[in-house]
Amino acid sequence: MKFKEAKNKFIQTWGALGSQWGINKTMAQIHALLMVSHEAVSMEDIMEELQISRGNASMNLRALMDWGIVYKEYKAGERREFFTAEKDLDELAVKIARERSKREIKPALKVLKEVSSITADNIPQEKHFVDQTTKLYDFVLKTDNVLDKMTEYKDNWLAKLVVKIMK
Amino acid sequence: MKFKEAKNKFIQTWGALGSQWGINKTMAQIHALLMVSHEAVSMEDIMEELQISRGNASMNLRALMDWGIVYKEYKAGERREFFTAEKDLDELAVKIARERSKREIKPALKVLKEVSSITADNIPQEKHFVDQTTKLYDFVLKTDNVLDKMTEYKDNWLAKLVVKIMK
DNA sequence: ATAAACTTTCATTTATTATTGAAAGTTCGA
DNA sequence: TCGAACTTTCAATAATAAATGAAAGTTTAT
Repeated sequence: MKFKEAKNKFIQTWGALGSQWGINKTMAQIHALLMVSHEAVSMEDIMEELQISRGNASMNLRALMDWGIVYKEYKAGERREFFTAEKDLDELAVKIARERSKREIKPALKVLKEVSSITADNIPQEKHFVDQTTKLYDFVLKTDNVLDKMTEYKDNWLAKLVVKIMK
Repeated sequence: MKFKEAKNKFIQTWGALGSQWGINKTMAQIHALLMVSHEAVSMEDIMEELQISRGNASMNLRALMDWGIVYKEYKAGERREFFTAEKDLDELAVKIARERSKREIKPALKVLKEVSSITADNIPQEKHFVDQTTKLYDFVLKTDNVLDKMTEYKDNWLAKLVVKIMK
């Protein structure tokens, strides 16, 4: 397999993986492209390489920057903007985890808390509902916190210990 | 908030969360409904409660059973089939993690291995590509393994220790 | 062996989500 | 302050994914 082919395959695969996890294909592809690019890439080149429109490129680059995993870069004497991806994978994982937690888990937790707080009449159905949603709330909260801690402590002894135990 | 309202809100929220994570809305909703149902539910009742067609119900129940998180149940003297969800949340998490790893992570790893194995000519671009995809392969592999271990050991002392340290 | 009761399948339709592209907006240099 | 170079926005369109429903399939009781 030659470089160009490999690069393309990587971009396609990353894009597909993204859509299976609820991240739009183009967004994941742009990220993939930037990840393996040796230097910052212009919007023009991204459009060209991925065969996408200007608007699409612009919107998804914006989204990636909102996620904090792609940065703008300015080159001296160049009017255009260039883009690079976060290449430190630990950092990338942390940022993705934080964003998804903020956007999706936290709101879901809020609802879970609400619905688990109804006063159940003395009916098995209602008791079971409250019981189950309470357990789910606790579970999701706990999981979310573990992720928080893992990302927070990623560089210190505790994480290292855990990784050591786990591997 | 009254029981019926809370139940509905929970089902809608769980469904929305599902679609944000690449699981189709109805599938997540059926699962939600079964999770909080005191006893096994017939297909007819699922259709009624979620306002979906027979075909939709059938296909998504099948998918949930393929994932191993919903079971068929037979009631004595009843022709119809009833369905229940896995209600142990640890078990649920394990099964979801296993399935997604098998269906999505493992194939992606295969591609990552492939593309990171090209022989890079002595060009910075190609060297960077190989370097970055190799790192990504290692990272994804390691993460996938940690998940494996976490699910494998979920009930024993090690996991308990980790949970203790983390919380 | 038949038919009623129920489930599954899948071609078609519908709903959702992503993409385009042209117009509006911005920034910078002269 | 103007206009060229570039970026963003968003209504319209296209692509994708999910849902429908009727026909085919299956199971069970008689």
